[in-house]
Amino acid sequence: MKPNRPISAATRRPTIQDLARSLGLSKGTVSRALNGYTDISPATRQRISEAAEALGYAPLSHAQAIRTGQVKALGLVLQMEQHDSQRPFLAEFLRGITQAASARSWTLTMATAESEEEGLDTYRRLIRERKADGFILPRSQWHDPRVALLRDEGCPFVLFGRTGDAEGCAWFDIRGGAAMEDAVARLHGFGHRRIGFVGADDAFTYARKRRDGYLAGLADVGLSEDPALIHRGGMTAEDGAAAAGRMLELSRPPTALICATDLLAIGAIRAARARGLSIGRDLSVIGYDGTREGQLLDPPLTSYAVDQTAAGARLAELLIARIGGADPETLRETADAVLRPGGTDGPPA
Amino acid sequence: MKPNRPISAATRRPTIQDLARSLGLSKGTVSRALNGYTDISPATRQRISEAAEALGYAPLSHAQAIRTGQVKALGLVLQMEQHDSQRPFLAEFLRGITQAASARSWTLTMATAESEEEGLDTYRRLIRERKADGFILPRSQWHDPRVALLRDEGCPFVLFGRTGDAEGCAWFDIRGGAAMEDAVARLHGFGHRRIGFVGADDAFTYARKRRDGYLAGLADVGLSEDPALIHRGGMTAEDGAAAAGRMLELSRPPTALICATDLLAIGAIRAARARGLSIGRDLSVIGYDGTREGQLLDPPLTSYAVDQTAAGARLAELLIARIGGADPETLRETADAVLRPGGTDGPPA
DNA sequence: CGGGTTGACGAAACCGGTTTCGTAAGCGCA
DNA sequence: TGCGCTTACGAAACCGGTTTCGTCAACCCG
Repeated sequence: MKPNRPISAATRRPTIQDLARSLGLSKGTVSRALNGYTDISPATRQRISEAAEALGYAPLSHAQAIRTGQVKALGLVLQMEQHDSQRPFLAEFLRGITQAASARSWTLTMATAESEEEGLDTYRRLIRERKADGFILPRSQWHDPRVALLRDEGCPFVLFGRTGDAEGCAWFDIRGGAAMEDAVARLHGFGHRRIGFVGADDAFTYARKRRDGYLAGLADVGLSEDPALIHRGGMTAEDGAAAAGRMLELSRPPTALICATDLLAIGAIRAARARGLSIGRDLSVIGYDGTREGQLLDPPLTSYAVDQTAAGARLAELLIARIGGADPETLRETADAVLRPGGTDGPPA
Repeated sequence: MKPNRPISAATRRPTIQDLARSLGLSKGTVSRALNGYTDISPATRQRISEAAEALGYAPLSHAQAIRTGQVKALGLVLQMEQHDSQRPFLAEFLRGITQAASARSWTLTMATAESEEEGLDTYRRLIRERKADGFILPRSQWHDPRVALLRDEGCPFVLFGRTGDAEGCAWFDIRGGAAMEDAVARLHGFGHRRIGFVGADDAFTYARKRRDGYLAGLADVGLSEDPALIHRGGMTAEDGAAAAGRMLELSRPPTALICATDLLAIGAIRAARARGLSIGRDLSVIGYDGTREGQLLDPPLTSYAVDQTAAGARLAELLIARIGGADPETLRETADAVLRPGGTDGPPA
């Protein structure tokens, strides 16, 4: 009759029935006790918890889910088209999420998508099939279609980074703008007066914030903006190299470059070296992200490092709280990137 | 009564009851039809599939799981202690797994662990709580405790790489040995006669295979082994730098180095440059992995690239087949790493 | 034409939990 | 003592599927 027989782990797990029987209670009572219902006497609740512990009983989340609708899983969809810049910290980020999740007996369900459209389809599918109770949205955009979709579906989510219309959104953000501002101050302190900025794609919120930070930094130290020293839309190392190349061709080239990402900085450094410039002397370069690629450079890249593990962990916690029903307005936090000095910046020659 | 009220997506999903009712059939019949039972007439089965499609019905895997024990999820546990060398390809690898999985309506459940012991605990927990039906084991070791555990638990798994006792194991492997052998031939073809090898930790199967390949390569071209030119146990770029440094101090230093990983190669290059050597002329260096870090070097690292996406996808397919009951002996495959020539090797000066 | 197969489906039990509802015991109080 | 109100638990329905089992009609064959 049955077409095929899958194999599976054989070990007989104790069920809630086993536990109830061993205590001479009904399974309903045990379930209510374990779920914090108030109509259980403290003594009984205690007895049940201890017996559960002793027996090694833990409910199957998918069995609970059939009634509660909650699978106790966080969802994460990675859009792979969005270039490489997400990759360097992926492992750290996942580590943070999974650690925080498993500390609460939740798990992480992952998916990837090749395009934004496919990504949206993936969210829809995961929601419909209840593979996750909510989502962490990495790399938030200023106009983020994922937000619209999830809001529409009534599905909880937490943004990594802010978005244009944050109405009803929970988010966690790294204050990249403050880092850029600080970078300007640092370079100004070294004596630099022509400081360029190699920015990223404005579609992403972080790109705007970092540029705004750079501009604020200029204002702080009393330097004026020079459109020729402000680049936008860079994503790859090649973009960084091209942007830096153009600025270095100017009649009054910058003596320092602040790059919105390490990847752009790596490209910028390559372009500068190709012109025979000594990095850290002829041209100072500061990046942002604290990637390993940057650290592997010689000399190591001066960069503002983001603790991706902590970010992932916090995002997971916020999302679980959000799924638990917490008001999203109360689930908004920021953290700072920290300067990790390398050898790519210093006083101008 | 109930202590708190979680929120969740509201959309009413069609259930198997809805589908059955709309067809005037019982839900048992619909279920059997959708699961390929033979006691359903072809006409009815057709009717049911079409209606399911039209209604957008798909079963909830966790509802199925309660009876079948299968959650249709692949498990992946990353051990973060095992240094950085796993990280560069993580995104590609995940992409492969999730693509293959979601093509079959499976998902990926991820976890991380800080140590081997914690990793084993994580496997036990995930198995007991049925968060996954089987596991992909990355970075297989020669004596792999995970294999013992999963075998013991009767839980399906697939190895990425081989292991000492592969009895009853399904695996997918990249023929790193063949790549190393080819690297020797390539360098020998350039005219090199003293070719060193910077190897990795023998605990990992790949480290042994690659060293064996190097030795086979030497034999192929008629070069003799020199213990001073064979390093073992390197994992970090620093290890690579140290090993290369020692070899370059020899009275008869090597003119070429083959490194078991790109990371080691990056370290080796740094050490050579610190001694004023020109990479690609004074010293040729070949890596393995095809990481982006290697490509970002100047000149780009010559390396044997592994298609991690394809590997992840194939591993997922093998695991699903294994969970489906296929004989593990039939689930063993290899693929080749492909040479990606960069600028770090060439004829000796 | 009748009896045994076979094909195709319905009914109901079942999986492991949660949640509603009913109720017996214990209590305070008149 | 009797009444109503809690308290604390059991019984049973329920969630959305799967699987077993029974059954009826059609079919085959002698």
